[in-house]
Amino acid sequence: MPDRRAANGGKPTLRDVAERAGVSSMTASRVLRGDPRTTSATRERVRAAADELGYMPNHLARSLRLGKGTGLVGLLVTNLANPFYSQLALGVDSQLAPHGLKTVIANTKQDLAGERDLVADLVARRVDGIVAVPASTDQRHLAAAAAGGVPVVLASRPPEGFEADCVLVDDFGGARRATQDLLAQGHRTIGFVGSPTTVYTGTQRLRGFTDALDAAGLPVDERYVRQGQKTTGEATVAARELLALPDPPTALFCSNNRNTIGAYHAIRAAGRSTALTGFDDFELADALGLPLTVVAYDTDQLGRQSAELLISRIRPADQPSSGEPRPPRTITVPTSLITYNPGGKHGI
Amino acid sequence: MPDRRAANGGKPTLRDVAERAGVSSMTASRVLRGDPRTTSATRERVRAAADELGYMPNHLARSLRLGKGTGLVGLLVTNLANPFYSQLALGVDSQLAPHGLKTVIANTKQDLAGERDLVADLVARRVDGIVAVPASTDQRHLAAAAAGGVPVVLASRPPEGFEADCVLVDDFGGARRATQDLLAQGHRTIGFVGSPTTVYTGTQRLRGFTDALDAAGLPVDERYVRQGQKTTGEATVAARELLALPDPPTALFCSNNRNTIGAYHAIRAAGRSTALTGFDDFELADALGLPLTVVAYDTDQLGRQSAELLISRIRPADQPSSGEPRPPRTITVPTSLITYNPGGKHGI
DNA sequence: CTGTTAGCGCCTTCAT
DNA sequence: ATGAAGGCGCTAACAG
Repeated sequence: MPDRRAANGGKPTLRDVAERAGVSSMTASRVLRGDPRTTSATRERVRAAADELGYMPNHLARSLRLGKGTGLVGLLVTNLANPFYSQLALGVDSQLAPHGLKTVIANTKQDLAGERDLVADLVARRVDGIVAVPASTDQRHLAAAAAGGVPVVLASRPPEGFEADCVLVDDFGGARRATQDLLAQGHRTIGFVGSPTTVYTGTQRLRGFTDALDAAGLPVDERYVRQGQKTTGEATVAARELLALPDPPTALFCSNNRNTIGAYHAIRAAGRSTALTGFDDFELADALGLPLTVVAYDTDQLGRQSAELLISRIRPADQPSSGEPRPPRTITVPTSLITYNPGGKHGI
Repeated sequence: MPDRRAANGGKPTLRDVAERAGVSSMTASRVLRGDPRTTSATRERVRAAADELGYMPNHLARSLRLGKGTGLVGLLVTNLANPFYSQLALGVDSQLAPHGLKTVIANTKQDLAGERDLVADLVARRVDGIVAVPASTDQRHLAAAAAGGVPVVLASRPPEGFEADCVLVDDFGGARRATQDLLAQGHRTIGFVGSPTTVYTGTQRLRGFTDALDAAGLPVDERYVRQGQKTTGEATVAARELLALPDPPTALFCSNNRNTIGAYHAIRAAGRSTALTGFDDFELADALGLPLTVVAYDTDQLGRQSAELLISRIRPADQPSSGEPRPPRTITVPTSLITYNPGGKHGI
């Protein structure tokens, strides 16, 4: 017959501490939680007993009892190794930490089926909320979670088919401005190197790109638009093909950091002086040895604001049960254009 | 008088499902868990009820009851935005995921006091284990966790003051080889740009560096050794000062990716042709427009192996209660030297 | 100031 | 095949 300690990993419980101190588990609980309604004498004894046993409170049992949530927040991303996502993760976690919330990683690896399971798992674990960068516009699993009462905040893309808070980047405006910049430099044949058409940011950035061309009275030639690249390797191939066209583009606009870095390699390998512009700033963008313009924004801030929106849903400290649920909010993060020249860096 | 549903976030419980299906909660539990001892008729009803209510099992209550652990693993790192750590995180999480384990982020931001609290919090949350890259050699908090029965695996540094599995990088060998390489190229005055002396990898890499110099009969001049840089900015300053010495080094060896990137900027700014070598490979290392040699290793693998060691402690599937606890294991990940030239990449 | 009772959601054990 | 009882660790609510 296995005793209690065997099952739970051999960790001492509150009752063990209480027995050792010669008090009830209730008193031990109060002491350890800092409840003032205790004598300094018993306080001593309980503390001593806890120390001797190496007692560590069981956060699980506590939250089960209190029904107040687990203090866990799920972070759904496609690829943590992409600096965009790791920056985002850091921003989210930094903002959550002071509130006693911890981040649980849910890395989908671009697998949509896996994303469904991960969300279900997060809900089963009773996370207090989810910050998500869903892989596609099929967000039924997130909608289900939200409908089940789990606050969801989307980062860098809007909710599809349900309502939720979100923090967006000014994809359209940033891309349009960057394209206008290329046009102002005299480029008339510009290639677009972008992510899959299922990715919201990619399509918005393409819209900004084509809008700028339209406004300048230039046609959007489909041959110069390559979408679907998820890795730098794929992007290099796509850019190489653009550069090999009969009338090659004199400039490339890339929809994210993967595509920009991939295109960089293609330009380098081709020995061209094709102008390069891309969405997303990244480390060493200033060191590539050729002029590079990026549409920059604060990824850390994107994460922090997402977390902030989530927290205000998790802990509605202001108006408790103020009747109506607050309507979903959308925050848009601004972008700026930064040009890196081999000679130095210039913000615009 | 608030009903039960109010406290727990309004989520339906097993009992709600059972009532709706007109069975006991026990039967509902069995059905939902796939226990074969049920009629297909009741199975139908219970499943239907669960669907209609949007029931999601409470993983917390389950693990509390079963005492089998939470399926959570803590990942203790200093800075998730550093590509080394995000790569590691991805490797760890990838290996854990198929075992139904999830990764909880514990990002210390280099704060040692905070690290203590984070570890205590992880233990309180009853994580099944911890993969840690502790900030310093003061690891008493980890020792306490390990003593409390939480499996701990250290990644890229060894345990100090207690026993634990760990996965190390061949810091000494890699640094020595890289330094030998510089010596073979004729460099006689080599600067060292490194992390704080409290960081294990930094000191080992310095040892490899000095060992190579010793073996070549060259003195180690303290003036050429700069330690303590944690960010690229600090590294740039340190490298700049080395380059400004009366008899400046003709080559720099950097102890990690932060220092290498920082030193790169200093060399560029100074317009020198100082040779650059650093520990850690990184994205765009091949694109810097000057020759760069890096001591490379597989960070993803480092993470995977750490997770693998942890899993074998968490689920000792082989010999159950085989008496003696297995002795701690140490795995060392090999390194290789890669030279990037503006003209191309060459592994050695 | 301290102890008793009860139960969070789930599941093991023992009936039926 | 199903149900009742009891408890994992903890803490609100109510005694005393």
